[in-house]
Amino acid sequence: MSAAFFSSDIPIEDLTESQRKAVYHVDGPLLVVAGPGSGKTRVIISRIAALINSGVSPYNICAITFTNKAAQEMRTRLEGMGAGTSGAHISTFHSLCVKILRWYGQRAGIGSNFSIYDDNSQKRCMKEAVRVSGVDTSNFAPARMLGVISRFKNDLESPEDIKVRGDDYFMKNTAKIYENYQKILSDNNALDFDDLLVKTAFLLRNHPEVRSELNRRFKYLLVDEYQDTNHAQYQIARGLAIEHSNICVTGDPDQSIYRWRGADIGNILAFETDWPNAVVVKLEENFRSTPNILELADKLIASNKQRKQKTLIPTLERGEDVIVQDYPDDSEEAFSVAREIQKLIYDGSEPSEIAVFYRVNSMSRAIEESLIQKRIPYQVVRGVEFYARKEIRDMLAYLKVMVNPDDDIAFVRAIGTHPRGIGKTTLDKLAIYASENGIGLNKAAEKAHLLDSTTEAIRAKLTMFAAMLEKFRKDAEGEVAPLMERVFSETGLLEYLQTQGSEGESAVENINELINSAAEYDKQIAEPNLTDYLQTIALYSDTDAYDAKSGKVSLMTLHAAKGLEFDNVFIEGLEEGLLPHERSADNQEELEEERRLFFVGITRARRRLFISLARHRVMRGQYLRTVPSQFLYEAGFDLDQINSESSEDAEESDRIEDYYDSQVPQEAPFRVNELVEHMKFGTGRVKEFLNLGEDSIVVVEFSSGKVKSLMLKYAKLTKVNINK
DNA sequence: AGATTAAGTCTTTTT
DNA sequence: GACTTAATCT
Repeated sequence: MSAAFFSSDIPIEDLTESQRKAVYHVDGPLLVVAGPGSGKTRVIISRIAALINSGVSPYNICAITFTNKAAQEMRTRLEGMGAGTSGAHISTFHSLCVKILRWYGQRAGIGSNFSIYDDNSQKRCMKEAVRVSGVDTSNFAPARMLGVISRFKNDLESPEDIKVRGDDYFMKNTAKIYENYQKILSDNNALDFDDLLVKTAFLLRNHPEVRSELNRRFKYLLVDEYQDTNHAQYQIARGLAIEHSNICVTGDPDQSIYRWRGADIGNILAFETDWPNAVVVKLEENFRSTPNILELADKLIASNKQRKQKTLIPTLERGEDVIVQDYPDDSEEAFSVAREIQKLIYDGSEPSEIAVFYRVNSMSRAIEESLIQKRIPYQVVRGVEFYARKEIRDMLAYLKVMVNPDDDIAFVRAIGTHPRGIGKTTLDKLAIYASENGIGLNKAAEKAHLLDSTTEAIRAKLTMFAAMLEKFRKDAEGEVAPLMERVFSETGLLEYLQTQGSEGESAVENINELINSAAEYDKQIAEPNLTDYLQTIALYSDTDAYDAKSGKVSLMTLHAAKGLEFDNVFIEGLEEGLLPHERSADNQEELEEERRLFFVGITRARRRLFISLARHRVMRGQYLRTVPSQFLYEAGFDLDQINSESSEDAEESDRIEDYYDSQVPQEAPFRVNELVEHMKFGTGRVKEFLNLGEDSIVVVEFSSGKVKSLMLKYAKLTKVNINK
């Protein structure tokens, strides 16, 4: 066994004493409480290398990361160390569960070709579940029910558990909806994100032989970001290590930011009770940030009551002061941040070393616009958007129904990708036939000749569609990209999109990009197959879109910032209602989580930290005055001082406020016969104006000849200046 | 059947 | 404003 890769990549003398302990304590339970910037990732990687070096086969190592991105990075770094490290299993909980369910799922009645349902499909199923449960959709809104039931699942509570828990109106019906929802998923041979965890946890609990086999396979388990594990994940980790106790978890209670998703900070706090002979290593030194930044983080997090006392020990020299700046409004904020970024780049900072964090995704637009104006390259870290595109989902629907013929959601979507003479009426009839015979829609379409509720012509169309799917299915083995290409042209989707003008053109481009990425998958995976491909891309996440080598400024939510670091960090929108978010205001625990979220953001910064707030912000289309975040006071900033420091800004703020006040329509903003311009419809002339205040309606005759009545508050109408 | 338009709903964070 | 659904037109 060679120690060469080990000593070259990770010189032992470079590790601190605590880090060394975390790396070399190989057997038995180990808890590594690692503060931000304490070299945690490095410790995990060194630990895996040390295990392999001491004779453990990589095949027996399982590391669980929080995101696919983190897993991929870890694999790359390990592979870079030399041969022999690549057999280790490194993935997220969800990906690991997919694998386990493919191996052992049959024992729990789960076929390996299950679909994984995204938000959209989940919503469709939930809608149906609420409908068949016969309750009022206004009291049991599908979106809300999804959230409620997701929490039950994360806590490993079945519909039966909920049933016995209470017999009040809400609980009783929730249990019923939950039960129906699960029935629908199972009819579709589908699992939602939470089911992946739930089914795996139950598999480990109810099938001791599976648990033993997995304990023998994965002799060493590592779980990163343990503070953000929910109960289901906790049970899975426990089950995977129960027979050998070689479980090493790493995390930081102060960085727990997924409580709303069921994450239980108690898991990490109680680790020593769960594993009585656990060794605990604390990594408190910080090698990332300047003392200026760390003092701020320390001061802020001290306001949290539910935590273990911990200090950040700086190791770097003092640096630049943290800057807090307020701006008159959100667009000023965005513009000024862009200007600061420009300055940084001009002074020699790499764009890839600059990041902007915000609480909600909708805040990205303002800063994007400012960066575009200044021609600063940027990337928005929001990865699922590509796969959420209509045309991409359409394309994938064909593939999903090929792999899983029971997937009715995919079947309906595939039929509706473009007009083919099968509409809603026919689908309704098909659905009735299918449920009467206890089969899926795809099966029903295969038997369309028996569907006497419709015409011969339509029966033929259904039969043809089913035959086409069957034909694809016969060659669904092996590489994905060639198959996709065939599906694209032979279904007629390509041909249809080519008739749809520029919108269709970009759709074709996107699908081609999908085919390219599938080709990439084919190349990278030893034995590519469609089922695996679909299950893999279903688990892509936002953070996976972050490319450290893009050479661009990064824009992302505070949640997506977890695990990353940058020389220069901007955090926007330090306002009450935004950070902390209004939905967390009435709950002390949620408020503490918001505080941790800010803490995570602060501690991403190595050298410079810019915090900003806007005194006014456009929220839900309304221009509102804001209140500075309480977190700023807690962190020791005197807001009044910030205010007085820039009396010009205050004047500017007043001026802008006056301006916006003057914009509130005192009288009709548009007069009859006035020329106006609309973003989409072009120029036109006002025919009529109904002054209903906020709900005013403008009737405009556009140059195309069309007359439209538009809601004033939504229509993007501007006056045309004729003097120009 | 399918396209177009009007009206209504929701709006934090994400695997 | 984004998105879905219901109503209406072709």
